[in-house]
Amino acid sequence: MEKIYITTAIPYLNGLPHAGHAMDYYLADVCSRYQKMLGNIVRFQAGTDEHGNKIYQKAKELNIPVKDYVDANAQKFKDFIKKLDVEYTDFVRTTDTEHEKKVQEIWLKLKDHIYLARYAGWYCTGCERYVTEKEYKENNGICPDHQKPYEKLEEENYYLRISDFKEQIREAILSKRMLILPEFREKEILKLLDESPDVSISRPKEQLTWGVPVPDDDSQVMYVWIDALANYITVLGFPEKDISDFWPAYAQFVGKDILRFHAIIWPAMLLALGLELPRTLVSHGMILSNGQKMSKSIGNVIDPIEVLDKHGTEAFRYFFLRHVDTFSDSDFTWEKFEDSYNNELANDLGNLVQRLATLCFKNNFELKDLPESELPKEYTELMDKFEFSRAFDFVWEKVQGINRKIDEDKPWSLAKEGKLTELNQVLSSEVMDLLEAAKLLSPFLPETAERIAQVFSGKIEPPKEPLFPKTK
RNA sequence: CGUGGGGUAGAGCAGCCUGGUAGCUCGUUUGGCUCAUAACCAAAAGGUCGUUGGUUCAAAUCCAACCCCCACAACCA
Repeated sequence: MEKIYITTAIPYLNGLPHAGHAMDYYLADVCSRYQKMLGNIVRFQAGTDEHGNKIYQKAKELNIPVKDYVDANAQKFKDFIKKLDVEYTDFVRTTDTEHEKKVQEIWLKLKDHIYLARYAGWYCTGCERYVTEKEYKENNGICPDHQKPYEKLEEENYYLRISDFKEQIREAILSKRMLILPEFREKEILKLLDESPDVSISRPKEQLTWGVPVPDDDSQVMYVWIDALANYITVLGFPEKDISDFWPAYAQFVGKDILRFHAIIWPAMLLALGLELPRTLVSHGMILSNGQKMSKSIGNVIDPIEVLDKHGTEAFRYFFLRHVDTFSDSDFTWEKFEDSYNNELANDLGNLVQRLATLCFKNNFELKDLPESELPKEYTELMDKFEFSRAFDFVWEKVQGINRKIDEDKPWSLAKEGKLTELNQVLSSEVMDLLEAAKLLSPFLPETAERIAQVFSGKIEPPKEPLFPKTK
């Protein structure tokens, strides 16, 4: 029995939950349920990133206290996760006083690798950010969004000396001690690592008010990195507690857009703290809508709540875990969603449960005892490599195989001909196959797996309500 | 010359590393079955594997050049 720690990226609270967040949670949830099935103890973190100017401004716009704003939004994420039927064990908010306190302690521990430097650059007061020299030139010195000339500004920032750890990080990636998935992202990260400058980790107070104060320097506030990334270990109790029972993380799930921070800045922090690097960083793709990135201006945003309310959690999990590729971008359209629901969930699986249960019921068949079976190697190999959508495909082949087998066995003919021994034999093997498939299905569709197990234990009766009623 | 990924039947993808008669799912057409949610099973049709050139007895697969699409490019999952 092993102790397994799984993390998800903490969403920035300036918006509401959307389809993309669901990916993180689902992948982690499948991983978690699978690990539990193997008999391991799982700790599963989720949380929210609640500091920074954008949140501060958003609250101001809405004319409510910032704390109230983040409280309300954090609750929305908690509700969302619940609705997804995702089983996290720990929830961390970066505005928790415990977290803030720990982050300051962590900052002090990092001190040997932090230095103060002056930064000068072109700044747009509209965007509230510095632009690169290149961007400055491209826009001829005028911000295209605000039609205002950039100003030359200078400020002091603290920096984390990434260069102290580049070699170690490179070695960890190449040796796969910190495995980056999908593997083709490795190249990208190694390149970025090479070029990565030291990272700025604070802002002057006047510029950033909503954040964790830098210890020993009243004039500076922590910028996102240390504060947000540290959540993965503060939630375990670091630095007061020895976290070596669950750390290093078995897997950290992130979107491909933030992989770079998790593969460069985060390992640098960990190394500076004397902690081990995570075993695996799993980066997933983005959800597209009609082939395009979801965006409010295009108006193609898929509201996950709408999907959940329309077809329920299991159908949502089914689509996102099987038809959204684990590693690359995938398209969501209502048409694809409905098709997969009707043709696969309802026809393949739902109907299978119905027909087999009816066959058992009509012939008074009951399964005596279910032998413990090992998980198929093909399945565990895919699951261990985090190839979840492919593992799901494998399970589905089993489901379809049972439909085929029923057609070949023709239990209804055996019943008519009175071949009862043979009939019991084929029903028994078919039911066992289905229960086996349900077991493999349980990390993906826990509720459905449970319902199948119930239908076929003890006296078998066809469910009064089909598992997945058709929508058309 | 920013970095990375991709271009294979109507759609979505596998195959490419380790060359040797082009495969899966969905859709379409036809047939079968009747236990089942008009569900299930079988068969068929459908592709000059982005372009051009090279290596080879043989290339989707290796090499070169080019074209096109997408993502990322320090804070919009």
